[in-house]
Amino acid sequence: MSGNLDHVWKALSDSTRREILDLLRDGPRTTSEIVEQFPDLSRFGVMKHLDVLREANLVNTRSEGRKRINSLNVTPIRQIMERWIHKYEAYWANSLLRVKEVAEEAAAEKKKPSRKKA
Amino acid sequence: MSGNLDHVWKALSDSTRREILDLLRDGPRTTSEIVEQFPDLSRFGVMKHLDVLREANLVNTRSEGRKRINSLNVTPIRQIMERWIHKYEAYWANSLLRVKEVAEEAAAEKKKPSRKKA
DNA sequence: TTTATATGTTACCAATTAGTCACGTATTTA
DNA sequence: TAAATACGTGACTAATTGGTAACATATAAA
Repeated sequence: MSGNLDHVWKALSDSTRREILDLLRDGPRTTSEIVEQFPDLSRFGVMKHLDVLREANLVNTRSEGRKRINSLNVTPIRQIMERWIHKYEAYWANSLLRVKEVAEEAAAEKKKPSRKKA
Repeated sequence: MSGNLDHVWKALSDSTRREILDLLRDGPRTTSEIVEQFPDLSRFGVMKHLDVLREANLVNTRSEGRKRINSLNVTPIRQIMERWIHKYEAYWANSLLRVKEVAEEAAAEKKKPSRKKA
């Protein structure tokens, strides 16, 4: 488990990879679609980053014919968040109350009619 | 700001550095005390990690004579936590409710007589 | 069937990183 | 004052990493 999270930390250490995760938050994308978002990088460079994310279990890739659909897996992120919040909770009780507000807003948002059906 | 957090992400990507932060959670330590906790590393190796943590603003170091006292700065960690929670809140509303519980426990803990005076 | 599209793999390179070593300075202790 | 303690800095090395190039396979479209 701890070894797994080491890969996750390493994967998250690169800003390009964090940006890729940001893209995937909006929904799954083909590799080409992701490559297009990084015109300053070759497609091999982008794919290399995807490899790292995949090995860290942050991204799942499935095939649709010749296309590869990449989607986000938030579980490792969640594990890191939860473990770190536990670790540092004594330091930022006030900030955790802030997190509580965020959580409540998110829960309230969750109960609204979902826009994702539109 | 985003650049600052890039340094933080990079600093957190190494397990030894995360362990150093774990040590400092219990309170400030001299450099030597930290070095002792990593018998598999030379003191230069440990100090190099401390340099990285310092540049990422995760550790503050002050001098007391010939001793250097290193202490944890949780602000960058908090910033990362908060920003990531915002980013991924739609994905884990249920887990955020869990975070809410943690936050409430921490707040309740905070109101007890502090054991730190003992 | 041929051509186009989507992606993969290996090799290579420059930069960065994690670690050690040699030499050094500053402060404290005996 | 000399010796011990605590830490610093630059140089070096091997490994890793972020990136590109060359060559390739698989699938879809014409």
